[in-house]
Amino acid sequence: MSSKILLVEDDKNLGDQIVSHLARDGFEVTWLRDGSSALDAEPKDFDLIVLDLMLPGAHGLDILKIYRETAETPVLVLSARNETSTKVRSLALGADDYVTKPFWPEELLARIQARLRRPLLHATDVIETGALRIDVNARVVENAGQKVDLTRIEFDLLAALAQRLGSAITRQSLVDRVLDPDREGTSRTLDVHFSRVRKKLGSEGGRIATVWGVGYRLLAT
Amino acid sequence: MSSKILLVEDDKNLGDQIVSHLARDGFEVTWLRDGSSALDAEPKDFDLIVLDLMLPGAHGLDILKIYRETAETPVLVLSARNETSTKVRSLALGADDYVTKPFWPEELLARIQARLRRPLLHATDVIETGALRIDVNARVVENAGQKVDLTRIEFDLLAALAQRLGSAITRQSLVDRVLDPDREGTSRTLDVHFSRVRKKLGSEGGRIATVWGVGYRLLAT
DNA sequence: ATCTGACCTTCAGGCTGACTTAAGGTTCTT
DNA sequence: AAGAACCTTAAGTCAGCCTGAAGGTCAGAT
Repeated sequence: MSSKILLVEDDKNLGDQIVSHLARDGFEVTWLRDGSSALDAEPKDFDLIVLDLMLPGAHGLDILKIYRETAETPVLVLSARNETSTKVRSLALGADDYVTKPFWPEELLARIQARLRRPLLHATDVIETGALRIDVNARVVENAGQKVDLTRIEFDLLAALAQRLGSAITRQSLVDRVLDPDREGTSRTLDVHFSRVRKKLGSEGGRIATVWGVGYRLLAT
Repeated sequence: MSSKILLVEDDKNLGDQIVSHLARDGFEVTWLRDGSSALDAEPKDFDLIVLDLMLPGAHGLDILKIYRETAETPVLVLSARNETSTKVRSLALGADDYVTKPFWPEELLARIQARLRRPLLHATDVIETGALRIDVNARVVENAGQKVDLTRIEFDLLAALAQRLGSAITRQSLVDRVLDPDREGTSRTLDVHFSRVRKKLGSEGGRIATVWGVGYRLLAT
């Protein structure tokens, strides 16, 4: 699941360079080359935005301000100006970082990674992974478009795994969260529920992996 | 509730200047003037750390590394060097921002505020070193992007080393922490587990070094 | 160089933890 | 109140993992 980056940059050479560097590092880059299209973009669709302040057609600081009002997406500002006042103003407007041209692509990359390392926890309501579609609010699960009938506990267990896709979740935390929180001793109840979930999910059930001695995880595709 | 800031800076003039500026803006500043006292500090007691890389007595990057291992506190690095390699290295070590001297105090202030504006949500506990990527919460290990399948004990041992990257961990503490805490006498069980971890890690396995008569350490790259 | 103790690796035994099925008990619905 | 749906426990079985032994290797000391 690569991070999506929006690049707003009018200079063709520089843009090319940045895009190729980011793409090489596994990022999914959308490149907009003027201010008006930047204003039409949806900042919330991206994980991070790289914004050049020097644009024809619109003032970079205005774009920054609008982005900040519509989404929480971190913005990394790019500028040729080395004046402190511009830096201060962008940071005051909510820019999360500031890189001055000229710069090495490695530096930009390092800053982007440093920024993404602390991810915003997206409160997603619908989790789609593989053939599975899990609507946490509606409590509906579909496998390849087919509705799957799960009981309360079965759904909560699957959702608990799906919300941290790929992570191992301990038996204890699953018991605490889904079953009776103050339950003593060991029991095989959890196993029985997962056994049913697996069966009901058919082929996708194989993605619920046992982490021996720890708990369970939902394998990412 | 004002934010607590730790300033590590040996230059008296610059330090004075920064402290007075930050104090004027309502921050509570603790100023340490040399590397050894910086090493004794508790990074987790502060909301943000401003660290000058050029210090007598200790290397700034080492302090940064240690801070990063012991706390999640964001670190803003201060340096006279304008070399990209130093920037990249600090950012790679977990620095959250980088300011080059000379700078206007207003710029530093703006960056500090930009940083504090975003509270830490969920601290991701991911250790990246060399080709290894160890997600402590998810219990996932990747070597050069390839998933490595480790058992519970194997993972815990590797994680124990990685969390104190470069430091030797005694056999006893590993046994206490990962294996049965009240275990009598000597056994070769630990060796067996590390043998398997090394094998599963392939070339990176060589980074698990034996500290003769003491224990093991994971070599930093 | 030789010795000694610590460490590495392989291997098989044994055990812990997990899966499945079945049945009893509980809660919800009608 | 009866029935259905669901949760839990129990029991049998099985797979994966941990462990200690044994023999070989290596590092440090004399």
